[in-house]
Amino acid sequence: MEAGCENMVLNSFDGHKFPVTLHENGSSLINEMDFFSTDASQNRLTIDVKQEQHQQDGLLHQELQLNLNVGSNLTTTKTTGCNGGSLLTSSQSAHKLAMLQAQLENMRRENEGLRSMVTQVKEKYTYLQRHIEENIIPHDTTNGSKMINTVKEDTKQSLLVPLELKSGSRVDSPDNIDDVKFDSSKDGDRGGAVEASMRRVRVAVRAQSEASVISDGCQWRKYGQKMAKGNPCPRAYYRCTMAVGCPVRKQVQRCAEDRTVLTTTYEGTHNHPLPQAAMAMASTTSAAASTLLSGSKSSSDHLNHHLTPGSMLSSYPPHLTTTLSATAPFPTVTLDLTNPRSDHHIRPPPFHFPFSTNIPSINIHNKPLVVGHLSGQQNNATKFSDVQRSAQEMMNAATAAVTSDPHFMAALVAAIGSIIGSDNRNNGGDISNDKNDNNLKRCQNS
DNA sequence: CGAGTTTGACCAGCGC
DNA sequence: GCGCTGGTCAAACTCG
Ligand SMILES: [Zn+2]
Repeated sequence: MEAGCENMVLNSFDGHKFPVTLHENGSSLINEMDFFSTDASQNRLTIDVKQEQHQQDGLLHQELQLNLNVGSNLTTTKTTGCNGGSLLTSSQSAHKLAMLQAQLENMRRENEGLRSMVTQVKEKYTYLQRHIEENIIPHDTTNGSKMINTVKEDTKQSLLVPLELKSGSRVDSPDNIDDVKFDSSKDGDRGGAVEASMRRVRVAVRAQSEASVISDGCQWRKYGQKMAKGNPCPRAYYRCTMAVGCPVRKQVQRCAEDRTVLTTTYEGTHNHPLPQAAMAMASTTSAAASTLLSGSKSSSDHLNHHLTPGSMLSSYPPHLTTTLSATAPFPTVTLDLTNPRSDHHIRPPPFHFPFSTNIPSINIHNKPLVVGHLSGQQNNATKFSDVQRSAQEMMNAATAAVTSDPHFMAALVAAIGSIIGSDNRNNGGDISNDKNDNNLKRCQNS
């Protein structure tokens, strides 16, 4: 590099591509950030700033080309280049230089922030991958069956209520798209039923609440109540009554061990406009459903999606955990708003990232049904590893899909705020609160 | 009287 | 095939 020249800064660090390109028309394009690429040759993250000066029509033109890449092993080199600088007066040059330096300083700070974010995400990804390899995906097919049984037991002990709105559930109305999809199972279309059921996504919310339902701004009608096995508290079934034929349903049940913890599971997407108060929860469930859905469609492609969790999740309560259960056939996203310190002993050992951060942990549960079928049907090691791989892909895709969807994250924040707020307001909003409170007391006294 | 709840019955899936 | 379980229906009931 040529000493004495100025203003060419190259920042680069190993990591992942995150190109930001300034186009000729001045607009910038931020491409996808690939945190998960295994191609080391592509994992170079650089900031290229090229200052070009040239004369055209007697006027001096300056172009600033930016190529911002982000990575985790930042090094900064400063090179210089003199190209036509003599055409500028010293004052003009100094002014532009100062501006460019200010710009570069801003970019440098931005880069620092991004670098730390990338480092954090990379660490979490590594830890997650290790956890999956060690605890979820059995390495040794000879003892795979044993491990599967262990996982199955863990899942049984889970207090994350296993809600399975069956694919054969009956139809409410013909315009109910979701339920029409269900109904294909009754027509003997087993393959379609399996495919449809695989796409069922539920969003469960665990929250500590004195009331027996959490307020979500929607209008619900109770259509059933059952005693669930292993839980003295009944499970209540509600459907949305804000519009005729709305497919959204929810199930409410208390935890047997800690009856202050209420699990509410939502399924479906509203087919009608919602009041502001209901938007948070509704958008959470629908976004979760859509992201998981897209994740299952495009599989591991979602791993290549950029993650931008840090800034979005900074307002999360530190004890919030998000559980992504890929339990076949219905993946469930569980938002755990309870304090882990109070009920940790009654839940299966969750997978927590060992970092002190405001980003909520993502718990991955296994796929007991699919894996369970495996143990019975597929003793062949090759087939076994295939399904292992697909299971891992599915979980990876689902994880990436949920965590990378800004819509989902934003909705999550809103939903959590709504829930916490409603708790403080003693859960106003649902029609049946008084009676349900009585039910709760009955349950708690029993 | 309408809206919502209660509760026993019914149905389907699944495991044994 | 049978029993268990989860999910839903619908008649009876309650409440405002
Ligand atoms: Zn609705």
